[in-house]
Amino acid sequence: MAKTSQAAGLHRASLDKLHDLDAALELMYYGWRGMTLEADAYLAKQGLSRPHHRILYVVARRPDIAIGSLLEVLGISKQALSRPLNLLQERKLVTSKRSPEQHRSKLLRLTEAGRRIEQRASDHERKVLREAFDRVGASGAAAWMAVMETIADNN
Amino acid sequence: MAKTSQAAGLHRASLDKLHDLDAALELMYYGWRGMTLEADAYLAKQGLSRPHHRILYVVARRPDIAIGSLLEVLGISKQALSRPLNLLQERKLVTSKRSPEQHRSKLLRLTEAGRRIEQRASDHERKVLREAFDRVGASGAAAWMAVMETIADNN
DNA sequence: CATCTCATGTCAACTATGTTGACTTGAGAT
DNA sequence: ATCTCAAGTCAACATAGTTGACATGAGATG
Repeated sequence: MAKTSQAAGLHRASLDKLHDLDAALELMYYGWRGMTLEADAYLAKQGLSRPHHRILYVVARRPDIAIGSLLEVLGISKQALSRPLNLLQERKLVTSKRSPEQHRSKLLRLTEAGRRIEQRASDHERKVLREAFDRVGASGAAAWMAVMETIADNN
Repeated sequence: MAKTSQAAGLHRASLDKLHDLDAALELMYYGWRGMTLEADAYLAKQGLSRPHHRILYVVARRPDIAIGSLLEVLGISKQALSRPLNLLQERKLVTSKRSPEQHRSKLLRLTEAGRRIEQRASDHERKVLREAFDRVGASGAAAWMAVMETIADNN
Protein backbone atom coordinates (compact mmCIF):
# COMPACT_ATOMS: atom_id res chain seq x y z
CA MET A 1 0.00 0.00 0.00
CA ALA A 2 1.12 3.51 -0.78
CA LYS A 3 3.50 4.61 -3.45
CA THR A 4 5.93 7.46 -3.72
CA SER A 5 3.64 10.20 -4.98
CA GLN A 6 0.76 10.88 -7.33
CA ALA A 7 0.46 11.84 -10.98
CA ALA A 8 1.33 15.47 -10.16
CA GLY A 9 -0.18 17.54 -13.01
CA LEU A 10 -3.72 18.07 -12.05
CA HIS A 11 -4.00 21.80 -12.08
CA ARG A 12 -7.65 22.70 -12.45
CA ALA A 13 -8.25 22.39 -16.18
CA SER A 14 -10.04 25.22 -17.89
CA LEU A 15 -12.80 23.70 -19.94
CA ASP A 16 -15.60 25.41 -21.81
CA LYS A 17 -18.72 25.61 -19.70
CA LEU A 18 -21.61 24.06 -21.60
CA HIS A 19 -24.02 24.50 -18.72
CA ASP A 20 -24.66 26.90 -15.96
CA LEU A 21 -23.63 24.47 -13.26
CA ASP A 22 -20.56 23.03 -14.93
CA ALA A 23 -18.31 25.26 -12.86
CA ALA A 24 -19.91 24.00 -9.66
CA LEU A 25 -19.68 20.42 -10.85
CA GLU A 26 -15.97 20.79 -11.47
CA LEU A 27 -15.47 22.53 -8.16
CA MET A 28 -16.86 19.53 -6.35
CA TYR A 29 -14.25 17.37 -8.03
CA TYR A 30 -11.33 19.70 -7.45
CA GLY A 31 -12.56 20.59 -3.98
CA TRP A 32 -12.42 16.99 -2.87
CA ARG A 33 -8.96 16.71 -4.32
CA GLY A 34 -7.81 19.97 -2.77
CA MET A 35 -8.94 18.88 0.65
CA THR A 36 -7.34 15.44 0.57
CA LEU A 37 -4.11 16.22 -1.27
CA GLU A 38 -1.87 17.03 1.67
CA ALA A 39 -3.46 14.46 3.94
CA ASP A 40 -2.83 11.77 1.33
CA ALA A 41 0.77 12.86 0.98
CA TYR A 42 1.22 12.68 4.74
CA LEU A 43 -0.43 9.26 4.89
CA ALA A 44 1.74 7.98 2.06
CA LYS A 45 4.83 8.98 4.05
CA GLN A 46 3.52 6.76 6.84
CA GLY A 47 2.93 3.92 4.40
CA LEU A 48 -0.82 4.37 4.75
CA SER A 49 -3.59 5.56 2.49
CA ARG A 50 -7.22 6.63 2.33
CA PRO A 51 -8.81 3.38 3.52
CA HIS A 52 -6.54 3.34 6.57
CA HIS A 53 -7.42 6.92 7.32
CA ARG A 54 -11.13 6.18 7.07
CA ILE A 55 -10.75 3.39 9.60
CA LEU A 56 -8.68 5.54 11.96
CA TYR A 57 -11.13 8.40 11.60
CA VAL A 58 -14.16 6.31 12.49
CA VAL A 59 -12.52 4.37 15.34
CA ALA A 60 -11.28 7.65 16.82
CA ARG A 61 -14.87 8.86 16.97
CA ARG A 62 -16.41 5.58 18.11
CA PRO A 63 -14.04 4.01 20.58
CA ASP A 64 -14.94 0.37 21.28
CA ILE A 65 -16.76 0.06 17.98
CA ALA A 66 -17.30 -3.56 16.93
CA ILE A 67 -16.02 -4.84 13.58
CA GLY A 68 -19.54 -5.33 12.27
CA SER A 69 -20.54 -1.75 13.04
CA LEU A 70 -17.35 -0.47 11.47
CA LEU A 71 -18.25 -2.37 8.30
CA GLU A 72 -21.65 -0.71 8.25
CA VAL A 73 -20.24 2.76 8.74
CA LEU A 74 -17.59 2.29 6.07
CA GLY A 75 -19.96 0.54 3.70
CA ILE A 76 -17.44 -2.06 2.55
CA SER A 77 -17.19 -5.85 2.83
CA LYS A 78 -15.35 -7.53 5.66
CA GLN A 79 -12.87 -8.92 3.17
CA ALA A 80 -12.09 -5.40 2.01
CA LEU A 81 -11.71 -4.23 5.58
CA SER A 82 -9.44 -7.02 6.68
CA ARG A 83 -6.26 -6.04 4.88
CA PRO A 84 -6.04 -2.40 5.97
CA LEU A 85 -7.32 -3.19 9.46
CA ASN A 86 -4.80 -5.97 9.95
CA LEU A 87 -2.04 -3.63 8.89
CA LEU A 88 -3.19 -1.04 11.41
CA GLN A 89 -3.15 -3.68 14.14
CA GLU A 90 0.28 -4.98 13.16
CA ARG A 91 1.54 -1.43 13.30
CA LYS A 92 -0.05 -1.05 16.73
CA LEU A 93 -2.20 1.87 15.66
CA VAL A 94 -5.39 -0.02 16.48
CA THR A 95 -6.00 -2.54 19.25
CA SER A 96 -8.88 -4.95 19.68
CA LYS A 97 -10.23 -6.69 22.72
CA ARG A 98 -13.23 -8.93 23.15
CA SER A 99 -16.22 -7.35 24.75
CA PRO A 100 -16.65 -8.36 28.40
CA GLU A 101 -20.35 -9.13 28.14
CA GLN A 102 -20.88 -9.52 24.35
CA HIS A 103 -17.90 -11.79 24.07
CA ARG A 104 -18.64 -12.50 20.43
CA SER A 105 -17.76 -9.07 19.16
CA LYS A 106 -14.40 -7.47 19.07
CA LEU A 107 -14.01 -3.89 20.17
CA LEU A 108 -11.58 -1.59 18.40
CA ARG A 109 -9.65 1.33 19.81
CA LEU A 110 -6.83 3.54 18.67
CA THR A 111 -3.50 3.43 20.45
CA GLU A 112 -1.70 6.67 21.25
CA ALA A 113 0.26 6.33 18.01
CA GLY A 114 -2.94 5.68 16.08
CA ARG A 115 -4.57 8.75 17.56
CA ARG A 116 -1.56 10.83 16.61
CA ILE A 117 -1.59 9.74 12.97
CA GLU A 118 -5.35 10.15 12.72
CA GLN A 119 -5.07 13.65 14.12
CA ARG A 120 -2.29 14.73 11.85
CA ALA A 121 -3.96 13.39 8.73
CA SER A 122 -7.31 14.93 9.59
CA ASP A 123 -5.58 18.16 10.59
CA HIS A 124 -4.31 18.56 7.05
CA GLU A 125 -7.87 18.32 5.79
CA ARG A 126 -9.30 20.61 8.45
CA LYS A 127 -6.59 23.18 7.80
CA VAL A 128 -7.69 23.51 4.18
CA LEU A 129 -11.31 23.88 5.23
CA ARG A 130 -10.46 26.40 7.93
CA GLU A 131 -8.56 28.63 5.53
CA ALA A 132 -11.44 28.60 3.10
CA PHE A 133 -14.02 29.30 5.77
CA ASP A 134 -11.94 32.14 7.14
CA ARG A 135 -12.08 33.84 3.77
CA VAL A 136 -15.85 33.84 3.53
CA GLY A 137 -16.75 34.39 7.18
CA ALA A 138 -19.26 32.60 9.35
CA SER A 139 -22.27 33.18 7.13
CA GLY A 140 -20.44 31.88 4.07
CA ALA A 141 -19.31 28.83 5.99
CA ALA A 142 -22.88 28.21 7.11
CA ALA A 143 -24.11 28.48 3.53
CA TRP A 144 -21.45 26.00 2.40
CA MET A 145 -22.56 23.55 5.08
CA ALA A 146 -26.21 23.99 4.14
CA VAL A 147 -25.51 23.29 0.47
CA MET A 148 -23.38 20.26 1.27
CA GLU A 149 -25.99 18.84 3.61
CA THR A 150 -28.63 18.96 0.92
CA ILE A 151 -26.29 17.34 -1.57
CA ALA A 152 -25.12 14.71 0.91
CA ASP A 153 -28.65 13.70 1.81
CA ASN A 154 -29.48 13.03 -1.81
CA ASN A 155 -29.98 9.31 -1.37
CA MET B 1 -16.24 -2.31 -16.38
CA ALA B 2 -19.31 -1.68 -14.32
CA LYS B 3 -21.10 -4.10 -12.08
CA THR B 4 -24.71 -4.44 -11.04
CA SER B 5 -24.80 -1.97 -8.17
CA GLN B 6 -22.79 -0.64 -5.25
CA ALA B 7 -22.48 -1.54 -1.61
CA ALA B 8 -25.79 0.15 -0.81
CA GLY B 9 -25.70 1.03 2.92
CA LEU B 10 -23.85 4.27 3.13
CA HIS B 11 -26.25 6.44 5.05
CA ARG B 12 -24.30 9.31 6.55
CA ALA B 13 -22.90 7.85 9.74
CA SER B 14 -23.31 9.83 12.92
CA LEU B 15 -19.92 9.99 14.55
CA ASP B 16 -18.82 12.00 17.55
CA LYS B 17 -17.27 15.28 16.51
CA LEU B 18 -13.82 15.57 18.02
CA HIS B 19 -13.10 18.85 16.27
CA ASP B 20 -14.91 21.89 15.15
CA LEU B 21 -14.51 21.13 11.49
CA ASP B 22 -15.23 17.41 11.59
CA ALA B 23 -18.77 18.01 10.38
CA ALA B 24 -17.48 19.95 7.38
CA LEU B 25 -14.87 17.29 6.68
CA GLU B 26 -17.52 14.60 6.60
CA LEU B 27 -19.80 16.75 4.46
CA MET B 28 -17.12 16.94 1.80
CA TYR B 29 -17.02 13.17 1.69
CA TYR B 30 -20.76 12.62 1.66
CA GLY B 31 -21.28 15.59 -0.65
CA TRP B 32 -19.10 14.07 -3.30
CA ARG B 33 -20.94 10.80 -2.93
CA GLY B 34 -24.33 12.48 -2.98
CA MET B 35 -23.53 14.29 -6.18
CA THR B 36 -22.20 11.27 -8.05
CA LEU B 37 -24.55 8.56 -6.79
CA GLU B 38 -27.27 8.81 -9.41
CA ALA B 39 -24.87 9.59 -12.22
CA ASP B 40 -22.85 6.49 -11.39
CA ALA B 41 -25.99 4.37 -11.33
CA TYR B 42 -26.98 5.72 -14.74
CA LEU B 43 -23.50 5.11 -16.12
CA ALA B 44 -23.47 1.57 -14.74
CA LYS B 45 -26.68 0.87 -16.63
CA GLN B 46 -24.84 1.91 -19.80
CA GLY B 47 -21.93 -0.36 -18.92
CA LEU B 48 -19.76 2.68 -18.21
CA SER B 49 -18.22 4.21 -15.14
CA ARG B 50 -16.50 7.27 -13.73
CA PRO B 51 -13.39 7.20 -15.93
CA HIS B 52 -15.55 7.01 -19.05
CA HIS B 53 -17.63 9.91 -17.83
CA ARG B 54 -14.53 11.99 -17.17
CA ILE B 55 -13.38 11.39 -20.73
CA LEU B 56 -16.80 12.19 -22.20
CA TYR B 57 -17.06 15.30 -20.02
CA VAL B 58 -13.72 16.69 -21.14
CA VAL B 59 -14.09 15.84 -24.82
CA ALA B 60 -17.56 17.42 -24.84
CA ARG B 61 -16.00 20.67 -23.63
CA ARG B 62 -12.91 20.50 -25.83
CA PRO B 63 -13.94 19.14 -29.18
CA ASP B 64 -10.90 18.16 -31.27
CA ILE B 65 -8.75 17.73 -28.22
CA ALA B 66 -5.62 15.67 -28.89
CA ILE B 67 -4.86 12.54 -26.89
CA GLY B 68 -1.87 14.14 -25.23
CA SER B 69 -3.89 17.11 -24.01
CA LEU B 70 -6.59 14.82 -22.75
CA LEU B 71 -3.97 12.95 -20.73
CA GLU B 72 -2.81 16.20 -19.19
CA VAL B 73 -6.31 17.31 -18.29
CA LEU B 74 -7.20 13.95 -16.78
CA GLY B 75 -3.86 13.58 -15.06
CA ILE B 76 -3.49 9.87 -15.82
CA SER B 77 -1.05 7.80 -17.88
CA LYS B 78 -1.75 6.93 -21.49
CA GLN B 79 -1.91 3.26 -20.52
CA ALA B 80 -4.65 4.06 -18.04
CA LEU B 81 -6.51 6.09 -20.65
CA SER B 82 -6.34 3.50 -23.37
CA ARG B 83 -8.80 0.96 -22.06
CA PRO B 84 -11.73 3.27 -21.33
CA LEU B 85 -11.06 5.37 -24.43
CA ASN B 86 -10.91 2.32 -26.68
CA LEU B 87 -14.21 1.15 -25.25
CA LEU B 88 -15.79 4.52 -25.96
CA GLN B 89 -14.55 4.35 -29.55
CA GLU B 90 -15.76 0.79 -30.05
CA ARG B 91 -19.13 1.89 -28.76
CA LYS B 92 -19.06 4.79 -31.18
CA LEU B 93 -19.41 7.38 -28.46
CA VAL B 94 -16.10 8.99 -29.39
CA THR B 95 -14.50 9.36 -32.81
CA SER B 96 -10.94 10.28 -33.70
CA LYS B 97 -9.43 11.73 -36.83
CA ARG B 98 -5.92 12.84 -37.59
CA SER B 99 -5.36 16.54 -37.58
CA PRO B 100 -5.13 18.06 -41.10
CA GLU B 101 -2.02 20.14 -40.43
CA GLN B 102 -0.60 18.55 -37.27
CA HIS B 103 -0.89 15.10 -38.73
CA ARG B 104 0.87 13.56 -35.75
CA SER B 105 -1.90 14.13 -33.28
CA LYS B 106 -5.29 12.55 -33.17
CA LEU B 107 -8.32 14.69 -32.52
CA LEU B 108 -11.20 13.40 -30.45
CA ARG B 109 -14.87 14.27 -30.70
CA LEU B 110 -18.11 12.95 -29.28
CA THR B 111 -20.67 11.38 -31.54
CA GLU B 112 -24.33 12.24 -31.12
CA ALA B 113 -24.73 9.16 -28.90
CA GLY B 114 -21.68 10.16 -26.88
CA ARG B 115 -23.03 13.64 -26.38
CA ARG B 116 -26.34 12.22 -25.21
CA ILE B 117 -24.77 9.96 -22.59
CA GLU B 118 -22.44 12.69 -21.39
CA GLN B 119 -25.39 15.04 -21.01
CA ARG B 120 -27.56 12.61 -19.13
CA ALA B 121 -24.81 11.60 -16.74
CA SER B 122 -23.79 15.19 -16.04
CA ASP B 123 -27.45 16.18 -15.75
CA HIS B 124 -27.82 13.87 -12.79
CA GLU B 125 -24.96 15.65 -11.08
CA ARG B 126 -26.16 19.13 -11.99
CA LYS B 127 -29.65 18.31 -10.80
CA VAL B 128 -28.37 17.56 -7.31
CA LEU B 129 -26.40 20.79 -7.27
CA ARG B 130 -29.31 22.81 -8.59
CA GLU B 131 -31.65 21.58 -5.88
CA ALA B 132 -29.15 22.44 -3.21
CA PHE B 133 -28.46 25.88 -4.65
CA ASP B 134 -32.18 26.58 -4.92
CA ARG B 135 -32.53 26.04 -1.20
CA VAL B 136 -29.92 28.56 -0.20
CA GLY B 137 -30.46 31.20 -2.87
CA ALA B 138 -27.96 33.02 -5.06
CA SER B 139 -25.84 34.40 -2.24
CA GLY B 140 -25.54 30.99 -0.61
CA ALA B 141 -24.57 29.45 -3.92
CA ALA B 142 -21.95 32.14 -4.41
CA ALA B 143 -20.53 31.47 -0.97
CA TRP B 144 -20.37 27.75 -1.72
CA MET B 145 -18.47 28.45 -4.92
CA ALA B 146 -16.08 30.81 -3.13
CA VAL B 147 -15.31 28.22 -0.47
CA MET B 148 -14.81 25.47 -3.02
CA GLU B 149 -12.51 27.62 -5.14
CA THR B 150 -10.24 28.29 -2.20
CA ILE B 151 -10.17 24.61 -1.32
CA ALA B 152 -9.65 23.53 -4.92
CA ASP B 153 -6.73 25.88 -5.40
CA ASN B 154 -4.92 24.42 -2.43
CA ASN B 155 -2.06 22.95 -4.43
C1' DC C 1 18.00 10.70 -48.38
C1' DA C 2 18.91 9.73 -43.58
C1' DT C 3 18.05 10.58 -39.19
C1' DC C 4 15.79 12.76 -35.29
C1' DT C 5 11.76 13.92 -32.75
C1' DC C 6 7.29 13.44 -31.31
C1' DA C 7 2.36 11.66 -30.71
C1' DT C 8 0.39 7.66 -30.30
C1' DG C 9 -0.15 2.70 -29.40
C1' DT C 10 0.78 -1.61 -27.16
C1' DC C 11 2.77 -5.40 -24.21
C1' DA C 12 3.87 -6.81 -19.73
C1' DA C 13 4.13 -6.76 -14.83
C1' DC C 14 2.62 -4.74 -10.79
C1' DT C 15 -0.25 -2.25 -6.88
C1' DA C 16 -4.35 -0.98 -4.60
C1' DT C 17 -9.01 -1.22 -3.56
C1' DG C 18 -12.86 -3.21 -3.92
C1' DT C 19 -16.36 -7.32 -4.97
C1' DT C 20 -18.79 -12.50 -4.24
C1' DG C 21 -18.87 -16.94 -2.65
C1' DA C 22 -17.61 -20.56 0.34
C1' DC C 23 -15.93 -22.19 4.39
C1' DT C 24 -13.87 -22.14 9.33
C1' DT C 25 -13.62 -20.94 14.16
C1' DG C 26 -15.07 -19.93 18.66
C1' DA C 27 -18.26 -18.57 21.92
C1' DG C 28 -23.13 -17.75 23.57
C1' DA C 29 -27.85 -19.26 23.57
C1' DT C 30 -31.48 -22.96 23.40
C1' DA D 1 -25.81 -31.22 21.69
C1' DT D 2 -27.02 -28.14 18.52
C1' DC D 3 -28.01 -23.58 16.69
C1' DT D 4 -26.69 -18.92 15.83
C1' DC D 5 -23.77 -15.28 15.22
C1' DA D 6 -19.39 -12.32 14.89
C1' DA D 7 -15.39 -12.66 13.04
C1' DG D 8 -11.62 -14.56 10.02
C1' DT D 9 -9.77 -16.55 5.91
C1' DC D 10 -9.17 -18.48 1.14
C1' DA D 11 -9.92 -18.03 -3.68
C1' DA D 12 -11.23 -15.80 -7.85
C1' DC D 13 -12.32 -11.76 -9.98
C1' DA D 14 -13.08 -6.57 -11.54
C1' DT D 15 -11.53 -1.98 -11.86
C1' DA D 16 -8.46 1.70 -12.01
C1' DG D 17 -4.39 3.02 -11.76
C1' DT D 18 1.14 2.74 -12.08
C1' DT D 19 6.22 2.02 -14.63
C1' DG D 20 9.07 0.38 -18.06
C1' DA D 21 10.12 -0.99 -22.65
C1' DC D 22 9.40 -0.99 -27.21
C1' DA D 23 6.91 -0.25 -31.99
C1' DT D 24 5.02 2.62 -35.52
C1' DG D 25 4.34 6.32 -38.57
C1' DA D 26 4.79 10.94 -39.94
C1' DG D 27 6.81 15.67 -39.71
C1' DA D 28 11.18 18.27 -39.22
C1' DT D 29 16.08 18.82 -40.04
C1' DG D 30 20.85 18.09 -41.58
